[in-house]
Amino acid sequence: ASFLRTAVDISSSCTGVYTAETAAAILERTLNLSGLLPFTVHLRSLRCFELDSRCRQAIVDNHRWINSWSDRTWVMPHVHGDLLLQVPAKARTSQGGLLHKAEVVKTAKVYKKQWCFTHQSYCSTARRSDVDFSGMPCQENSKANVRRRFLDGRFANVYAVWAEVHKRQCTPLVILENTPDIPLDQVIKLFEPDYRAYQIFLKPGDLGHVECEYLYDLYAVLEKIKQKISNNVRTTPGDYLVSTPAAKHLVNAEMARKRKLQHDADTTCAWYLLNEREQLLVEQLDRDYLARYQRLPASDPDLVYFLGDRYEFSRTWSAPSNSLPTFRRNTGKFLHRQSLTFLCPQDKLAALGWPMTLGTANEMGTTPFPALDPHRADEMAGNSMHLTCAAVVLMLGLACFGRQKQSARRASGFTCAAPLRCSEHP
DNA sequence: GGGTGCCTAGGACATTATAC
DNA sequence: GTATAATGTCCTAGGCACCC
Repeated sequence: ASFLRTAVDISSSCTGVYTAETAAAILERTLNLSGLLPFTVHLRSLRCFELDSRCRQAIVDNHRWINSWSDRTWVMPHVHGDLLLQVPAKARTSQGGLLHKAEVVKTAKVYKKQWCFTHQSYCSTARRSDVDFSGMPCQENSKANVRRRFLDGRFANVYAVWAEVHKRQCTPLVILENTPDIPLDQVIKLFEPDYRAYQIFLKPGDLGHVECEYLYDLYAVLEKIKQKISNNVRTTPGDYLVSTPAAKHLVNAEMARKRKLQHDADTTCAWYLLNEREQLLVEQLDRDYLARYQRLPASDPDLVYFLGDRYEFSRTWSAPSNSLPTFRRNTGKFLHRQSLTFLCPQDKLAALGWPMTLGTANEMGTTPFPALDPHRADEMAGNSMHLTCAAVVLMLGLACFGRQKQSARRASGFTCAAPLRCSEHP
């Protein structure tokens, strides 16, 4: 039987502000309401490791939001802090490359308890989950990081501990979300010899797991899903501009405060908030757009400019690809050219697949995601995975793999599959 | 085959704001 | 007055698609 029929407990490290668990809740509700399955899907969040205290607060808030629309009450998982605290200080601070660190962790003690922020006590971390869905740090794997060192970089210890914990617990299915350039051979080395790895690119994507059977062709199922979705849905940047005038005013007011300008409550237009460099950049991009496409920039409802780069250095805009540029970690703003309004964090969350409007929420069986506070919404947008991709990947993993039968396990020992990652911004 | 443009889940560093 | 945090500006470099 596939994990979709049997799996219940989900864990995560570097939670992406609870994206995987949110995806699980939406997936469970959607599948059960569809009436397509002869059984009831029942998923449960067991534990998360989240280093960032602000993200831990977001986990609590998102969990409450899930319970506001779910048919049943989801129990708050154990929320622990730093995953590295699973091993002694000597093991988590070892020097050298990834494989050396993995060797050190391999011989280290793994603690069975860690401080839990949910229960305000030391709770067990020894109980095995059925599925782990983690968004491990990707900065060292990204093309945009010139000095990237991949898995030998500054997060090597985190990867080593993460893999070792799952190997010891024999977590059946381990899903890893990351950038397309992650060196999969090194991930496989971390999990060998017990796991098998499958990598998928879902615009965001790969996947994996343990002690289980491969039931259906992962890639064939994925292809069918992609075809089905792309035949029915095709969005443009304008579709993600979902923020309300109130949300735009909050963003403008915050910008005015930072730049010591008077906030104009009569308009959501952000032109007066731009500094000299940004206004010049808009004019330069306008001229470029007019020359290329022979039409006025303001006539294009899908045109978005990124204001953080100098024109002479790089044009980061939606014009060539008709898709939103990759969101950046610096403070540069995105400007919707037609309305001259800033892209709000709510718009970014919509682009990341979160249900921000009544329409999308109804389709997903939820209520609109509450994210009025620009700071909180920005925090979410900066840390979350693509929600729809996460749900599809989770469904693939749960449907295509299943627990091995007892008799077969005795005969062959151990089979496993491993990770997936997904991502690249849409 | 060579040139050009697009793209990247990012980072360094100087300046300015805020806390103590 | 000093330490620290936040903000703003500028930039890496290589793969890939496209065009000539």
